[in-house]
Amino acid sequence: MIKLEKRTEIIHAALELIAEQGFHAAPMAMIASRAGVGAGTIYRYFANKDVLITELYREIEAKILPCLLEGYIEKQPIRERFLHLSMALLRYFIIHPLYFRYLEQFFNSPYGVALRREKLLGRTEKRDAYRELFVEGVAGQVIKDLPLPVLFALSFGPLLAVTRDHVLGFIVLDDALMARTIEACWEGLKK
Amino acid sequence: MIKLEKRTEIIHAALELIAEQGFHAAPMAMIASRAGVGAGTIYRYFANKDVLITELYREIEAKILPCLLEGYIEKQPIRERFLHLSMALLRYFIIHPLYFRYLEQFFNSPYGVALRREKLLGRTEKRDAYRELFVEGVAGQVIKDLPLPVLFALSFGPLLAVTRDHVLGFIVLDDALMARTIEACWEGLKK
DNA sequence: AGTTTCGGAATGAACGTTCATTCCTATACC
DNA sequence: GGTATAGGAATGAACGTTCATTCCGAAACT
Repeated sequence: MIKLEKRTEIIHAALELIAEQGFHAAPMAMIASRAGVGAGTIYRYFANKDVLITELYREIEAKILPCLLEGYIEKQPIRERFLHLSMALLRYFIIHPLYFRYLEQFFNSPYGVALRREKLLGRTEKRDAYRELFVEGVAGQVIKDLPLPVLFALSFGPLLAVTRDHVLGFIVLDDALMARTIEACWEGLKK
Repeated sequence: MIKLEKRTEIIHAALELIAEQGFHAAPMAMIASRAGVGAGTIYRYFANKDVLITELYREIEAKILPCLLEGYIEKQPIRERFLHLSMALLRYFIIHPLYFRYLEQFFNSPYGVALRREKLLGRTEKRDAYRELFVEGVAGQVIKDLPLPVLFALSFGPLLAVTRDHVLGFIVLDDALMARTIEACWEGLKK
């Protein structure tokens, strides 16, 4: 339907503007014009700006999760599963830099602070995969016996930082460098 | 002088509001009222909001650097120097959570993006201490031969992440946990 | 010493701008 | 022709900034 066409255009325009320049550079009027749509039209598809922004977040999240778990083998050793998940995560963000930058903007904004709180307490597919990994690894004496948030920090901290550096053009993350970086993370994690 | 009194009040009000709630929650009128000052008075001390925010950033940065280098011994082995710097950094942020949160807001805002670019290319005292450490460590075969941004990511990524988790109340970073976290970072770094 | 004058500091109401949202008209579809 | 959809000008709230005015302590004068 044309309805979905427009909705997609609006979402995509918002994604581009926010990812490239941040929320301050994405007023509704500009989103509308980049989407080739009238300002009022946006409100036929989204109740307000908050809804648009949150919906966009959810769409991105929903696309990432399956990619991470593709080829993921529960039976493999902890180390291999960690390498797999992390490699998939980095590759995904490298292929979709707009998504990465949008997520960064989102989590570092008022929109995302509540969600971050949920993340650490509640659960998400992605975090869950990692969480299970960590819990199992700690129990099996494979991973350091540190609080879960610290294990997350040791993994996601470096991974997101190198992704940012790549997206901003400070380094070039090829498969080899990604693998070496992830391996270094693992060495921090392992017992 | 009374002049400095007011300036200090204004800076402190801005620090509190921005650190606690983000830039969106710190209009000039609110900064003024929290500082116990008229709205126009701010402009006697700062040309505009950008200047106020940047000045506040510089003041914080200037306070941190000396603390990191206190008791820092150039002659010590790389590992010990890394542990020292990192311990000092974490301790500082734990003691001054407002500074930490302000810096986070600052770097994740339009104000800070330009600066971050400078940081990675140019130089700062703090980053320089780490940078020298890394360069020396790579040359001496003590640290993995990875690009500098990756080494920074492996260090600051986890350190800032655990600090954030502590400040947000998800974990309690005591000296023992700090030391274990930093040790884990080092294991990722070392050859 | 008491009174007046003076000047910089402080003030907050007012202004212009920006933005999200609404509303009414024009258009497309059946 | 009647209904649903799109558009973009209109609206009002919020914000950073300005400026005419007030305030206050110190100098100057008697």
